[in-house]
Amino acid sequence: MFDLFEKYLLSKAAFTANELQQIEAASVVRKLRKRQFLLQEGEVWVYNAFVTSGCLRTYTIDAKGAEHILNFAVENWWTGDRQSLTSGQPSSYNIEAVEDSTVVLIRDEQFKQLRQEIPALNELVNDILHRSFLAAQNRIQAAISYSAEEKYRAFLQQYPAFALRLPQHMVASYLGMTTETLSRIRRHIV
Amino acid sequence: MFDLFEKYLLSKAAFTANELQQIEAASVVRKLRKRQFLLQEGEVWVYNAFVTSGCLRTYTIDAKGAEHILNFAVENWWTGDRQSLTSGQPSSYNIEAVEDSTVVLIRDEQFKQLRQEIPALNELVNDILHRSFLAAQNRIQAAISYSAEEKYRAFLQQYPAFALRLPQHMVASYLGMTTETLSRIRRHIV
DNA sequence: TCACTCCATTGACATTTGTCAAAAAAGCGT
DNA sequence: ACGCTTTTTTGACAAATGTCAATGGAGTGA
Repeated sequence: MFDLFEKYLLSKAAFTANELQQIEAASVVRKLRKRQFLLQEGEVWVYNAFVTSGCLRTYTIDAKGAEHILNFAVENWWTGDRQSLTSGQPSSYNIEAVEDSTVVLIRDEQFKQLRQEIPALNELVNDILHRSFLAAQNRIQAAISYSAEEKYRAFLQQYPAFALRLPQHMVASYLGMTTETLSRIRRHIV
Repeated sequence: MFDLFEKYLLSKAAFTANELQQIEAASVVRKLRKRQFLLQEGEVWVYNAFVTSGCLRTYTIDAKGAEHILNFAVENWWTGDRQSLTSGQPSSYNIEAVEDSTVVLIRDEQFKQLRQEIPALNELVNDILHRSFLAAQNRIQAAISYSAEEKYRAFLQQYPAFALRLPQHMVASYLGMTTETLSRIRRHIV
C-alpha cells in the first residue's frame, strides 16, 4: 500500500528515490475495517495520516449524543486532528472508517524531521494546508448563508462522488441538518 | 504605521534589521475611513494585508441582497482574499473598514520573493495559515452543531472584545443568523 | 438464505429561526 | 446641540427545520 502513497507524492513533486525511501522508512501502513476507529475522543493524535484506500470520517458527539461530521477523507486525502497534534491536548474528535480503509501513518516527530530534510515535502504540506483553509472558508460561507437545500445542492456540485458513496445520514450530518430534512429536500429536488 | 507592523514581526521571530528593511521597502501603508473598501467583489486581490489599526470585515452579498460576514480582522491580524490571490480570479468578497483603519499592503509578487529570502517570514506565514485553518475548522463545527444561542455564547467566549466593538447586526451576520434573532437571544441570556 | 441491523422515508407535530413593519435608542457629522 | 442615519428592540406572523414514531427497504454477516 505504500506504493499508492509514493505514486501520490510523485504526482505532486519530483521526489528522489532516496527521499521516497526516507519517507517509506518512517511510514506505517494501517488497515481499518469499516467502523474501526483511527482516533477516539480523548486520545492525543500524534500522526500524519494519508488515506490510500477507503473512506474515513471525523466527527464529534454533542451533549445530546448526536454526531456531527466535520469532514470526510477518501483515498489520496490526508486526515487527522491538527488541533491535537500541535497542542498535544486530547482530541475532541473521533476518526472512524466509513468503509474498509488503508492509511499510511507517519509519527509527527519523524514527519517534522522529514519536512526539514525534504523541502518538496514541506512545500507539499503547506500547499495542502492552504487548500484546506480555502475549502474550510468556502464551507463556512455555505454554512452561514445557504438554506438546507442550497447546502445540499452545493455539496452535490462540489463532491458529486461523495453523494453516491456515503450513506445519506452522514451527508446530512456533514451539512449540519437532520437526515429527515435531507430526505425531504431530495424528494422535491430530484 | 510601519513601526506597528515591525513590532508585530519582531514579536513573532528575530528578524534582522536588514530583513525588516527589505520588508519595509515592499510595504505600502494605506489608511481607510469607516465604510471604505479595501477590496470589492469582482476585483482581483493581489496583496498581503496586515491590519495595524482599526477593524475590517470580509463579506459576501447573496442573491437576495443580504450580507454575510465571513470574518473580521482587527489590529495585528492579516486579511485579504487568498482564493483570489492564488487563483488570479476576481474575488467574490468585499472587504470594508468597519472603523477607520490602517493596513500595511505588500504586493504578492514581492511578498513571495520576501518569503523566499527570509525563512522566518515564510515560517510565520505558514504558521498563520495553520492557525487560520484550525480557527475555520472550529467555526465549522459550531456552524453545524450549535443552536443560535450556543453559537453566540461560543462567540462571546472566544472573542469577548469583538462583542463590545462591533455592531450587533454584524455579529449576527458573522454567526449566520438575523439581527432580530440575536437580539432575542441576548434578551434572555443577559 | 435468514436473521438482523442499519438506513431512508413519511406523517404529525413542536420548535426554532426568519420576515416584515414599526418604534425607540444610540451614534454621528456638521 | 440638532438633525439625520444607523442600530437595536419588539410584536405578529410565516417558513424552515427538528423531533418523535412508525414503516418498509437495503445491506450485511453468519
